[in-house]
Amino acid sequence: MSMHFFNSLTRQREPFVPLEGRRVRMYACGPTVYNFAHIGNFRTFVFVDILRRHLKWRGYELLHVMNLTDVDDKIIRDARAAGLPLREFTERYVTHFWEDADALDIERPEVTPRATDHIPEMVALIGRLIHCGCAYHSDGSTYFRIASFPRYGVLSGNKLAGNIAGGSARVEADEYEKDDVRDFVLWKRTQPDEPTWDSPLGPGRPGWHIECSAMAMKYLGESFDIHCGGVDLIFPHHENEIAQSEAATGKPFARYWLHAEHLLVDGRKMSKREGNYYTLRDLLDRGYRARAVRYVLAAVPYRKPLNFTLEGVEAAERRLKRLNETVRRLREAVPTTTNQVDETAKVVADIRQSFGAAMDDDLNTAEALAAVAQLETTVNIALSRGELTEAAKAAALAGFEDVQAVLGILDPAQPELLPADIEALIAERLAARRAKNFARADEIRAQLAAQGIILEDGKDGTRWRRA
RNA sequence: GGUGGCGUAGCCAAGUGGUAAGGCACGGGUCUGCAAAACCCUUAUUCGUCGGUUCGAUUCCGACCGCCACCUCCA
Repeated sequence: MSMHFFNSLTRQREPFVPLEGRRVRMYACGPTVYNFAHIGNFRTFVFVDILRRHLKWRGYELLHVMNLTDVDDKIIRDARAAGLPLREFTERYVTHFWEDADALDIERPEVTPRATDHIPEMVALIGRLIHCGCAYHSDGSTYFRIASFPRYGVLSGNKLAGNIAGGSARVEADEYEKDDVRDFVLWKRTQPDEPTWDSPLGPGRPGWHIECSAMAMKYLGESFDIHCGGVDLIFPHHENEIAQSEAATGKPFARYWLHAEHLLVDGRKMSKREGNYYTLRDLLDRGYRARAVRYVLAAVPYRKPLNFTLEGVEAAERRLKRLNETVRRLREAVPTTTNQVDETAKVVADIRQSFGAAMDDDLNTAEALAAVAQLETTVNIALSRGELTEAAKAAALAGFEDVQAVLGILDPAQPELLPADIEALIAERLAARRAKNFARADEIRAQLAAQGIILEDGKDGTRWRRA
């Protein structure tokens, strides 16, 4: 069964076929580093991470580039407000971004280039555009001439910018130096108090869109397989990337465009003013675990809006606790040696198949998680009946390894030894239970519960777990 | 004004022209000395409303209602 993705470019679900055999080249628009990333940002980054993990899991060799936008209007504004040089200002948010990404188990892409380290590449690309008549200088800045690119609008369907009723007047007033209001800036003339780079285009700084074209081409070539990001980037950012890239090279830029829908918080667009704005740190400070946040972000397929609520994170915490306990019991299980017909191993194999098929189908994480739930139940039944064979155990563990490789939602195995005094109490309780001294046994259980250690009696003895 | 999307049980949510996955919560049960955990059962005759096409629609078409997004910085 092959992989399929919904391609924003064609608005259709298409079989995924890389340009070069088993090698996949992919570009993802990364963060603009002027503040802590919020969970909406991370919805997209978790989606990209799952895409990345799934491609690798299916055996593709991956070259994944994610840029860091470290120069733009907001960054300049906030760096100035903070009284810091641009690089020093962005450096700290780059660091915070990776801290958050690590907490969410987001894998590091192979290449994570920063815009300001690629000014020469951008200038060179703009030079090509001028050379082919697709760009022009005006008043110290350089603009892309949209009229030179007939395919403009293929991705977004927007043929014209400034078509908002009542909005076009403002656009025109600001942009009188352009030949056409739709044209966008490639290189901005230097401004007082702004970071400036010298270049053959004159002193100035890059416009927003050119960085992604320049860096994608540098690391991935002029044509590559996948370009992804949030839906809001479709227009103008990705539309402009296509225009400037394809105008310069005459070749198709990215073949598959994948866009993650936004998330809402409590059913509304997240905004600081509304008070429904969360960074990852906000959630960690409230005591939620990053993996639960990841689960929430991963559980809704990426093309659907996701309604984020704290209740949802709490439900995810409960869900993951059960799942992790099942995996732990499975790891510790001693398989039965009694020979018998092993139905479980076959059922598990089918479930693993379903999991992969769901993910192959445009990353249908909701359906994949249904398979995970089946796997969990199957394991628990076999375990409680004492019917888990070596083969079934191995298959089930492999199944959870699949889940972990692709979704990254499980806790790592971490065998933990209890302090000797607690072990002694557990032993004492066992003896008390054997002697039917239940009062003492319950007393010990309550005492340990107060310390966050839950005891569970089963037919193979007593297990403990953290509350 | 233009464009796109969504509306499925208390909540999150999958899905399909053929009779509604899964999770969380709730209730009942099995197991247990009692618990816990696990498991089982129950929970939408119904998929925003009204029409149409069809042997049959939640799934296709139309209208309407409600919500969201993009068209401007935004993941």
